[in-house]
Amino acid sequence: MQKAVSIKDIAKAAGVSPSTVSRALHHHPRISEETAERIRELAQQMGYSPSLPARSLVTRDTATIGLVISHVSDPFLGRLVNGVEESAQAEGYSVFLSSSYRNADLERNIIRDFHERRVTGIVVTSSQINNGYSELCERYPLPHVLVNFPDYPHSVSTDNLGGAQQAVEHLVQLGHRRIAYVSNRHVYPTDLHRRSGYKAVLRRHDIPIEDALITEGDGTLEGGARAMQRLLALPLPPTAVFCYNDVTAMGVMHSINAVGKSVPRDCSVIGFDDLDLAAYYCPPLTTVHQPCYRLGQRAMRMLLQLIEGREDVEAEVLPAGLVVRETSGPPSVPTRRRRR
Amino acid sequence: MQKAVSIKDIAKAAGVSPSTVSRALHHHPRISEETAERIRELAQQMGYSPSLPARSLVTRDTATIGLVISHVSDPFLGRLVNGVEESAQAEGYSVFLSSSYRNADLERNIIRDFHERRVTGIVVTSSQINNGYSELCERYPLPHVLVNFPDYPHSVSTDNLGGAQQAVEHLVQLGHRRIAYVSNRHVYPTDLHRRSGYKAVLRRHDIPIEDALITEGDGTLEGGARAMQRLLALPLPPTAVFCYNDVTAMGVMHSINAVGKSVPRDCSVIGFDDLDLAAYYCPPLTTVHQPCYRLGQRAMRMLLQLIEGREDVEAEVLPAGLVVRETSGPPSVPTRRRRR
DNA sequence: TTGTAGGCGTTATCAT
DNA sequence: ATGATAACGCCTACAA
Repeated sequence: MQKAVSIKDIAKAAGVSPSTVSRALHHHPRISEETAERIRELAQQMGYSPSLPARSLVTRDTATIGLVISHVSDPFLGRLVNGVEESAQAEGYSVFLSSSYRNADLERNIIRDFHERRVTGIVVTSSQINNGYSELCERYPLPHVLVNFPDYPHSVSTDNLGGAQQAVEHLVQLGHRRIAYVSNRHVYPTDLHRRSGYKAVLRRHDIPIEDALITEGDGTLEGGARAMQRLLALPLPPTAVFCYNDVTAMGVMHSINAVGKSVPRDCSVIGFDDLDLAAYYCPPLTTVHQPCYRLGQRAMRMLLQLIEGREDVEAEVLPAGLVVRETSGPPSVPTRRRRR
Repeated sequence: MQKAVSIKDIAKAAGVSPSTVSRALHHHPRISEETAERIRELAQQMGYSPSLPARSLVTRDTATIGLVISHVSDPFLGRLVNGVEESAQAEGYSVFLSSSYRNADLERNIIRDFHERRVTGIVVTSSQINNGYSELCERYPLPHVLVNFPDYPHSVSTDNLGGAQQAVEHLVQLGHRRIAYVSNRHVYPTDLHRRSGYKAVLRRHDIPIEDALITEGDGTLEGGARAMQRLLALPLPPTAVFCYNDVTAMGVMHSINAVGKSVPRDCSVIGFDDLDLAAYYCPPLTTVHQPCYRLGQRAMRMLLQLIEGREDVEAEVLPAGLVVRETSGPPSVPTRRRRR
């Protein structure tokens, strides 16, 4: 780092003391307007840029919040980050973004790094640390909020259980009885809740839960595609598939198309997230809408409360809603098989 | 920020001086191994976490690089960020990510903020500041590298011109003569080069360039969809469309499907980027592959050279390559029209 | 091997 | 209204 001009340099050039310069720059009330103006002008033309590290040392506040995400290219996170950033900036905070790549060790490193950088608070999405969190944050005592981790006291989540139930209920109402669930092998509470919702609806309708119809994905296109290949290889494939997320659903549809079958005629598909792309997909994807932007906004709001020292914050759950588009329809009557 | 334990606290507890503690923590050679070990253990159990802001003040280095991106949900950027992050971490740098939302003022603010945080260097993608950059970086003298900004001396770019030419040449070879280009109204060099490549190929084949066939998108699904609606409303619609990027292409295909036409039978579509999704789309998208990860990796490598003070760095251009999938085919013979 | 002293750039307190 | 001084947490000569 080259040596930048400091307050001292300006003080010397202006023939005043460093504290006067500091006051002038901060529009301190008790300073003559003329010298203040003169100093500010001087600072401007000397190319002064304050050192936040130095300032934070004495103010004991970096005005920074750390945000942990799994991967920048996870499309679900885009708007969420947006929500966090805008709420943060509105309160004068900058946000430090870091990717955990769904790796618990990396995530721990990030938390440590955030703490060493003395961020004011942190928001964590897609945490892999799970329950070990309370412990970690004993070591690094920082205000923090988890996203989509409803069991954690300081968290903001989507109603994953309810959303999943709406989706599967919709399929049952259409007449489906062989409904598969493509999960996410990364153990997230989101997956657990969506899976529970799926099972609950089947039980409610006395539809037996078959292990073979619950198959593992990983939230990616490829994971979805492979899961569907396994389902298609079953003696009796499902007539509908509920997927962990939209990306998985797109992978699933790819495999259905690949064997010459068609959605929703041969198999219905429902996703979760309601990405921008969902409405533009072919066919447009039936999915469960998740309020991403508000999720980020609320997480940031909760974090600000924690930073202010409030103790009365409670886990928040935002509603999810099914959006019916064109990948869900009644099961086709297997005419040929019946004749046999 | 609560008061964390400092080196002084440890020194007091261990009955030594602060400098001894500092040396023990840094595995300084000239210190007895036994006291060093004792101090480290003490630091551990007292929950010591070094203050990077304080350290950076004296070392004059934050070991941080700033990365400006347009928007976290821009799928093109995922792997690029990945490349930057991994290369940075390998050299002991953390990366500070911030979104400019394609807004020049926001971008300027980010640069200012990065400078005030005393980052060691910055990488900028999708810059909206364009030529004003040299000027801005006179005010904030920081090592910096631009991505996809080939005219800038410190930059790493994809061969946008060559990639576009391959795409359009492919369409011409298939027999197309009415080829449209859906651009990006945000004025990026990427758009200018892809547009130039498009025009160059048409000229080379003596195909007249029609203004009506060059229409504005904005790199989003909706922008692509609307552009295609305009093209479809033309007296003589194109038989093929080359798009600024894959996302635009998906929007374009949506509009084609919406009027009951089909890709590539009624209209060929080619994108740019080769997102993961491209291979899974229906039909799988013909597109120009961009080496995103390496783009990020090389940008970071160049930045490190600049940080080391090397002056001999030159703009780098990485090759792009057409990937033919299933959205490009020969133009359909308009049989009905011929009969009239 | 260890301690002392000074300083990084800033702000805050106490004088003046 | 302004200046001097100390302090934030850390590092690094230099001295012991």
